[in-house]
Amino acid sequence: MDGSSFPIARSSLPEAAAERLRTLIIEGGLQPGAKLNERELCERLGVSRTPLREAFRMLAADGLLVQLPNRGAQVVALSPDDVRDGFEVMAALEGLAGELAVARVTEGDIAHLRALQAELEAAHAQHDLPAYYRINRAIHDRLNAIAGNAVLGQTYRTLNARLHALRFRSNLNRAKWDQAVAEHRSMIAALAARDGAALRDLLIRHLRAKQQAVLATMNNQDSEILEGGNEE
Amino acid sequence: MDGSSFPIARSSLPEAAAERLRTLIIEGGLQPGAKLNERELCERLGVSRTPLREAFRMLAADGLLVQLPNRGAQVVALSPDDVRDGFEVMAALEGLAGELAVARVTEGDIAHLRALQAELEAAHAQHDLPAYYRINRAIHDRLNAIAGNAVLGQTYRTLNARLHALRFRSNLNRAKWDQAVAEHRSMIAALAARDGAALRDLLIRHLRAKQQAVLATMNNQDSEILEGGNEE
DNA sequence: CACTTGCATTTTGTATACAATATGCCAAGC
DNA sequence: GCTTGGCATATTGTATACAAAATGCAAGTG
Repeated sequence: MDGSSFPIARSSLPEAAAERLRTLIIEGGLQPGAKLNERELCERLGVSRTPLREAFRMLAADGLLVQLPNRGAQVVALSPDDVRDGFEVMAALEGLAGELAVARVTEGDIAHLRALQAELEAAHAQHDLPAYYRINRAIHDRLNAIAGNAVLGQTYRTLNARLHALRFRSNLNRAKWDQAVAEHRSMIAALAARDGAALRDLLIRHLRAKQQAVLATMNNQDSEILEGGNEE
Repeated sequence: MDGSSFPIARSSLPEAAAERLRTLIIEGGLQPGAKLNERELCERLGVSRTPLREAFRMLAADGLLVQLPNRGAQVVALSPDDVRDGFEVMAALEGLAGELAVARVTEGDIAHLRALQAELEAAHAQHDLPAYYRINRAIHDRLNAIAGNAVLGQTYRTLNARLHALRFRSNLNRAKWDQAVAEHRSMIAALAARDGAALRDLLIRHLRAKQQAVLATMNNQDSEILEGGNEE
């Protein structure tokens, strides 16, 4: 939280295990709701139970898995309510990021974002969904970085990871995709114009649209959510 | 996150240890920046190192302490920037809570809040600062509960605990106190009128005022912050 | 035949021994 | 006199043994 120290982040064993598990959860190697057997995972990850359990704690803190007393850990399975709630908070956080970003943004930042926007539009034109998602995420991360609020960044990343664990394939039809790209263009314009209120509103609407898309996907295609691939 | 299960929350040993440490940190038994020696704490809490370490992880997740690899844990010491950032996020979260609460509030809720407001004004009239803080917190908690967003509630509580760990004694002079009480009255009016935008703005301004007060206290009275008692 | 009860097995929780790492001190060299 | 290297001590990190709890199955009972 305090940016004044720079420890050489040597990855400890629990940290490494947590990172591996995080990837497994987000990329689907571990299904939502899956029960995590400690001894079995110990063998698979090549660590003993103590560091594995510390990794469990870290992931539980991130909301990626839940720990039931005397009954072990399992991958979190988000209910539609959780998703609705999560996106509502995400929207508020992104809105704040927009407001703060306006106050600190430099011309260099704007140029950088415009370059990313061009990449985004190229991916859109080529129907390259994975690239689109990757660049989309880069833009939102960049905006959060410009906002320069460490607590916001931390909160945002944690919540984002939790929602990503859904591995939803939001039903991005042509119309919605076109609209999302247009919204991105408007956002950068608002940022360049230093119009915090407008940027905030755009970001909130953008997130709400995504919320609706994801919820619709969840309700209509439960099986695909459970079995489908990652959005990225 | 999912409210569909109701396990008998038997407090596990790590949980109990974490709760005890949390109290020590918030109430000042452990100073910000204090290094936590595992063996020493084991004796003081009457648990062995394994559950204590799990408690450390939980508190680290809440941001109440930081864990440095191979160098143990220490109570978090928030910088002024952290406080500024934390309150900015808190303001955005409370604003969202206000907007959501408007959509779900019942007449019963409003009656309950009006009763709390009466208590708040009584505490204010009697210059009872501890009671004021307690009731103030109850009102904000209530508002979050009415909002009915579990993710928001969780995020809010976590961040709140972290800022409380400061044990700041915000410099609440007469004018600021009067204003805060008046703001509370306006909030309840906005909620009763189902005016989400107004409530949101009020809450954000309210939090920003508190942010300013706390930052002023931090900058002017460092020694008192470090040695002083709790705000509650 | 459904339901309960007790036991065997599995799994998680805790304590502790041992290994790896960091810290502080003292002496030797510049 | 200051810095640097190495050693002793203290502290954290990891593995594992043992204890406690949960789970599943089977036999007994209404």
